[in-house]
Amino acid sequence: MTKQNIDSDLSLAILGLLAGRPMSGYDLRKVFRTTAMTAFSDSPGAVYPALRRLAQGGLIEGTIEGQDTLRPRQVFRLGKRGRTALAGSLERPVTRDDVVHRMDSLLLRFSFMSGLLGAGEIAAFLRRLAEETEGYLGVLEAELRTSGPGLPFTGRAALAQGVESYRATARWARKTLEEWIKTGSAKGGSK
Amino acid sequence: MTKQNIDSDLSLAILGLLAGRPMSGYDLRKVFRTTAMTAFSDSPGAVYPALRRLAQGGLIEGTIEGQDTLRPRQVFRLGKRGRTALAGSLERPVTRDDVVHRMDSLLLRFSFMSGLLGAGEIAAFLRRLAEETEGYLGVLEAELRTSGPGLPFTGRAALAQGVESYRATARWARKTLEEWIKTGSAKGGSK
DNA sequence: TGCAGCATGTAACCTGTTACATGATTAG
DNA sequence: CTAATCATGTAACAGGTTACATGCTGCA
Repeated sequence: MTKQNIDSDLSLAILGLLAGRPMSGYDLRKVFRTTAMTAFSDSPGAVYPALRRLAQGGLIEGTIEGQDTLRPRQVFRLGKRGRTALAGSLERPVTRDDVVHRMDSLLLRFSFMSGLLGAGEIAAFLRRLAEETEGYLGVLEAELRTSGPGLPFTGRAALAQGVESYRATARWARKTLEEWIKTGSAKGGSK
Repeated sequence: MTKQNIDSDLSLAILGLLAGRPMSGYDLRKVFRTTAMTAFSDSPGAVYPALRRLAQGGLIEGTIEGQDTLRPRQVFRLGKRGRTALAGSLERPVTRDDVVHRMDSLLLRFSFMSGLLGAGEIAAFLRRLAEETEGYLGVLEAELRTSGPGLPFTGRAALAQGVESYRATARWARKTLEEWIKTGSAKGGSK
């Protein structure tokens, strides 16, 4: 069985990238080092063990390219089970807890949705994300109003930063949802 | 010796909170559970070991209150070495790497600066934070322009979220710096 | 010749998660 | 009486960090 599921954001990121195109461990590390996905470490001590776990779980399969040459590389591609697991992971509903504690994971999941989820599911995700973000934004604003005056300057300002950050994300989610409904619904329905 | 330093954001958060007032482990967990500092886990498996590490390093000291009663609690307070270590940690310069990978730590550090750092140091922190954030914002915007058109909708939108997020933080830092210079410099210089 | 990049790994260590465990107090 | 809260811990596990280790290729 080895029902090892997606055990971390790093594993999710790897699956999402491999959904785009097959890559080696080194390729993945290069992506993490040079692109906006730099939240993930490019350290071999993280990437290679994660690849091994995913392969053992049957989500990806690695084939050695050029094993006759002097610089062989193991290229991994997403298996059928991997695609299913990835899609299932992306489909999970957005909770308040996600918004409060795992916003990065939510954005990571969103970034891989094109091509794996239908237009309706993507719209629903954005809507829930906007709603929950706005909800927590209200909580933070209330806390700033009530606790804020008692806090020292930098404490209050840090809290205000949190408010601004969630405000920006809420705005982004609403804007992106509109954009998606206008342009995406017509052509983008590839479940 | 046991030169155990501040080993994680959780430890830093504990030190910062104890700089405000002495607290028990349970008190700390309550703060993490009920306030905007909810990024930190309130799980006893994280908090109590962290307290023990800090105590062993000589940064905090715990005294048992009401050990005669049936519900004793160990209240921790910041020692002299702890205050020094905390201030030293807050003084560290803001690097691009911090802005890209550890923005949360930067905001956490900032939130504790009032009363521990001088007005000039706080201003310098905000200025560097603004500069580095704007710098990385430029990198992200460039990436959105160059790689964006080739990305699927959700990938591009997720990248745009990153841009908006850093934009919001840069704006906040500039605004807060202005505010601080206007109102804080006169009275807030308590190093 | 030497350095940066390609390419893959291992091992020790550390922090946090999850779950379990214990027992007292207070409010309904 | 019983559920929630107060209050403190332990233990297994898992994942990431850091550092080490190896060797080839292409370029200046």
